[in-house]
Order: sequence, then C-alpha cells, then structure tokens
Amino acid sequence: MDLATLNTPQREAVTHVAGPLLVLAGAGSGKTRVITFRIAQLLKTGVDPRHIAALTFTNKAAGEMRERVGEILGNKSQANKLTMGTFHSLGLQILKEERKALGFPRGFVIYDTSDQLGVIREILRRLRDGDRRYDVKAILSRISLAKNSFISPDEYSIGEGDEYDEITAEVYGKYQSALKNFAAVDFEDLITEVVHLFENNEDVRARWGAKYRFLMVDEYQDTNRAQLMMIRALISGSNNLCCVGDDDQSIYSWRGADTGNILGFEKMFPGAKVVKLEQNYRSTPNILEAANAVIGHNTDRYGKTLWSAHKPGQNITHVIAPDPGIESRFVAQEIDKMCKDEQWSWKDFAVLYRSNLQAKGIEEEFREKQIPYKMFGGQQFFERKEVKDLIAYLRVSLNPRDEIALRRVLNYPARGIGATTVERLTSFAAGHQMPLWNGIVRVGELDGIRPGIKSAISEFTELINKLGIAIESGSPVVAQTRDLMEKIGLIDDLRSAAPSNKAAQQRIDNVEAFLASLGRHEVKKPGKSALLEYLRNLSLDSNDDEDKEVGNSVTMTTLHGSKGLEFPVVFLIGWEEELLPHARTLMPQAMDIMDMDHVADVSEERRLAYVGITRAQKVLYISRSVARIVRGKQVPRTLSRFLTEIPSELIDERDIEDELQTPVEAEELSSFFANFASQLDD
DNA sequence: GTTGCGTTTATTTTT
DNA sequence: TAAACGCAAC
Repeated sequence: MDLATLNTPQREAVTHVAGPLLVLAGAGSGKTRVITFRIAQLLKTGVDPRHIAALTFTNKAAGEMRERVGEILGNKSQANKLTMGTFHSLGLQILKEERKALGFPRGFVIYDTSDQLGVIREILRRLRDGDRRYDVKAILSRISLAKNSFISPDEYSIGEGDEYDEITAEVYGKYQSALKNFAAVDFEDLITEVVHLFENNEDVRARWGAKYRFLMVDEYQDTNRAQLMMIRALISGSNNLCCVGDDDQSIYSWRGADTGNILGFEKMFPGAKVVKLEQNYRSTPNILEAANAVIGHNTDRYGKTLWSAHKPGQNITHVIAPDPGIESRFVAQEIDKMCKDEQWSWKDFAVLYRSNLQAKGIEEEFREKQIPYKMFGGQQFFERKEVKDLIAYLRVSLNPRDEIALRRVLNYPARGIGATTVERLTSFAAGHQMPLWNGIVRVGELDGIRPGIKSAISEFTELINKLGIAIESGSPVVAQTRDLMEKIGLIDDLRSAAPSNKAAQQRIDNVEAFLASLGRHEVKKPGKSALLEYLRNLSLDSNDDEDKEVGNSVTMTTLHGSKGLEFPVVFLIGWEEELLPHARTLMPQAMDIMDMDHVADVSEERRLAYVGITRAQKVLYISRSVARIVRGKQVPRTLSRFLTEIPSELIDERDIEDELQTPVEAEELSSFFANFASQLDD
C-alpha cells in the first residue's frame, strides 16, 4: 500500500483518523480505493479489525471491499475479521444477538417485498372486501416511509391526508400486528427495531456503541432517516464516522433515501471534516464538462467540479432520429460498425435508458443484427415464482405461523383447497383467535367442508408436519426437499403449467439451482438452525447469483442500474421531455400515489442524467426521437431540457432522418398505416 | 379451478 | 400499443 499513489484529497481522507469525516466522492474519483485504503491504513496503525465496521447497500459491494482490503494488506485473515455488510445484515445480526431483550421468537423470519404485499392484500381483503381496488404497492410504500420515519400506526395522521393516507392509516396497525403474529420482521424492521432497541435499552446501546470504534458508510447519499439513526447509535461511543457518497448521484429518494443526510452532515456531526474528490480518472474532459454543466443547474448541492488530466477527447454526438425504431436501429448499427471498423469490442458498449420500456426496440435490433447483449434490471428475479413456492414449503415447516408462506403453498400445487375453503378456515381461526395454521390442523371440527377437501387438508398438514419433524431431527434437507417435491408432484406441475417446453425447463432449472445452492450450504452447515439462517439470508441476498458479469456483450440497463458502472462507449437514448425528466415527475397528479414528502422532483431526474453522462469513458452518444407513439398515439416530442443544458460547443449534432438507408420493410409499412389510422381517430 | 375475454394502466427497485 | 389484471363463464 503506497499512499503516494493517491492524490492530495484522497490522501487526506485516507489518513484522517478521529472524528466525523464526509468524503464527497465524485463519479469516477477513486472512491473504492479511498475506502479500502483507509481501512487498511487503520489496520496498519494497529486498530483491531473487530473494531471496524463498514456498511454498504449490497452484499456484493461489501464482499468486494473485504477482498480488496485483504489484497492491499496481503493478509486475508485480518480482512475477514472486519465487520462488513449491508445495513440490513448488520441489523439482522444485532436483532439475533439481542433477540431475548426484544422478545422476538426464536425462528423469526424476514419478509421481503412480495411477502409484505401479501400481508397488505390479505388485510385489505378483510377490511374492504372487494370494495375498491387499491394500489397495494402505494400503501406499502407509505407504510415503509412511515416506519423509516418512526411514525407509529397511532401517530399516522389521517388529518389532511388524501384517500391513500386514510386507507394506509387503517392498514398500518393491522400490518404491524400481522407481522408479529406471523413471527416475521420486514426489511424496515431490520433497521428500525434496532434503533428502537437502542432507544429503549441504554445498556444495549452502550454495548453496541462501544463495539465499533470506527464506522464507515458507503453510498451515504442513499441512506434514509432510520439508517442515519442507526449510524448515530453505533458511533455513540467513538464518534469516528467516515461517510462516503455523492449528493449529485442521489437517485433513490423515491425509495426513502433522504438527501438531507448528506447535505446536513456538518450540522448533524459538529466538527466534521469534509473532503471533496473531484479529480476524475474515468472520462474525457469533454464528457466531464458536459456533466458539470448539467448538474450545475441543480441547487441544494455541495457543489463539485469534476476535472481530468486526460486529453479533451471527442465531442458528444447528439443523434436526432425521426422515431424510436430508427433511433434503435442507429444505435445497433453504430455499435456494429465501430466493432468491425475500429478496435472496440462488444463489452465496451452500454445502452442506458430511463425506463425499461425503452429497451424493447433496442433488443429487437440487437437480435436482428446478432449483437450479443446482456440486459439488467427488469423483473428477472421476481419471476422465479417456482423457487419462492418451494422455499415457502420450507418456511412453513420451520415456522407454521408464517401465514404468507402458508397461504402460498396451501393450495399449490392445486389440491382442491379453493378460495371458499381458505376463507372458511380463515374465519374459523380468527374466531378462535388462533393462527391460521392451527385452524387448518383442526379442520375436523369444521362443518360444511366436503370430506374430500378435508382429507386433502389433513394430507397437507401431515406433509408439512413430517417435513418439520425430519428437519428437526437433522435429516438432510436437500433429500427431504426432493422427497417433498416428489410427493406434491412439483416437477409435473411445472411442466404442465408452463406455456412452453423451454419455459418449463427454465423453471425446473431454477428449482435445481436452488437445490444445488441449498446443498452447498448444507454441506458447510447442516442442521435446522443453519437452514433457518440460510433462508433468512436468502431474502437479504436476492440479486447475488445474477451479478453483472457481461462476458463479451453489450450492456443494456436503466440509468438507475448503471450507477457505479463505467463503459468506454455509452449510448443514452430517449433524451426527450416526459421521458427524461420522466412525465411522472412533471405532472402534479404524480402526487396522488407518491408520498407527499417524497414527490420526485426534476433535480433527481437531472441527477439521473448526470449519472448517465458520467458512465462514459471515451465516447458518448445522446439520442432522441422527434416523434414517438405514447399510449397508442403518435405524439411529437421535444428534446430533454438536460440536453439544452450541455454547452453546444461540446456537441456534434447528427440528424439521421435520411442517413440510414433503411429498406422499407413490411413491418414499417404496417406501422405507418397504424399511425395513420390512429391519427384519423382523433 | 381453470380459461378466456374485456378492461385498465402504463418509472426507477441496492435490501 | 401491449401487457397485466379482474371477473365471469365453463
């Protein structure tokens, strides 16, 4: 480790030891180096690794950080003793260790977003049976924000709120007690319960406050209020806090991130030192100048000016296309050409867009031209319903109170227990004030359920009980799971339910991949409590196996998904008003659904534009269409305001109206007529 | 319990 | 425009 390889502000940050420090790390300014060097430096000066904690937002980031510290030190075992993980994993660790003080049950489970939505749907069903359709996600979003702001169900005001506040106020309290009844905690609880515990139990707070003498936080601009409280408690014994982030790259306020945390750092932590990392090692000066110009239009920022020692580089190409089809074709054609004529390869390129919708046209063109690509984002992971179903069986057998998991598998695969039966069971259980599971077990006492269904229910409970007992007694879990799959005919069901053979095989592969992962874990740590642990971590790790390995292919992702990545050549597509900035942030009715306190504003959209521009190392294209079909109607489009914020001397304009000699294809003709017809409709 | 049809609705998604 | 969803009919 050679401190001389760092620039002056980097070195300042690395060698800072005591007291609060905020490192404002511009895009491409060597942030990771600073964090890892600083940890290594602390260790070198004799700090015990068990006294250092570093918090990130992803497990991947934490893992990479640990690895790099190990490399710098040439000492892996030192690095392994560091506390490095996500806010949520540290929260979980604390909750586990303090389980008794909290009064949590032994096998409490973690509810992920889809479980949370399930809870709310269930409550809504009972509260407003079919009365109206509510946007369940909007309600969840409000509950999450309330929890993260430490607003209790009682305090949740109905006063001047809109109708969503009313329904949320009704649901919130029920939601909390449901989680308690199900022996579950949600993502928010992993942070807020820790904070509550620290507030209510001075001994516990003092113990944890003394445990970490140095705390580091990465991506600090994305922290929310609850996370800030957790940070404050954790450093209460030392005050040695180092936060690294970039206020200009704060793009998750809609998820509850509070930019006030970074902007108010000095007020919150008196005596704080602030270091700005402005030298950029990634992009050409032209690209940086454009980025600086755009972000300069935002107020409420610390203010940084990125600079580079590189040569100016080429101008940005502003591509004007008649419509998105031609825009896409241009992107594909240009990438193809550059790959053939010059020494670029596929992996050097990225196409970035505001919304996933925009990816479709690009994808089509890539397929047509046989350009290899990898798409990130979207819903890939959520789609693994088959895996979640299987996991739900394991969850129920470990914890029959887990009602969401129970409901998920009660009639899956179909065994004749329909909605009516489930409703009967639910009200029976509710009438006796017992968990749904107990009601199901005592189905014999219920009249009016057909004997066939009753026996199906008994078979089901027996199935779960047996699995539970087998796991309890230490029988190998993978073997037991396979046995279960056999009994319930899971594979057959996947085959028959899938729309195609290929899809069926994919689903079976997913299940197999899960079993393999379960097996790997079991070899290392067998037993029931290890399984519980595995399942808990699973919900905190969702993206782990689908990491951003590109191989040699073009990357396609959203602007959000691109944060932290870099590419030699970047295409930013669809720079039009109402796409970037997105219409939802421009329209007042966006307030309907979004939380009043978190209405996305144009400055966050501008930060997204900034993130996009700063992904590019050498070559940057920004494209837009003059017209596009929106909601089935052809509409003219105006260029994004952010494009006009880039000084024109940095831009070469390229109108491709006639440039691409496109063969007139049947498809185009038909779309022409479709547009023509839709215009006639008006 | 499944299928099909008509209706509705269209950001972003680290845990 | 298209895909996702709810509801009604089988």
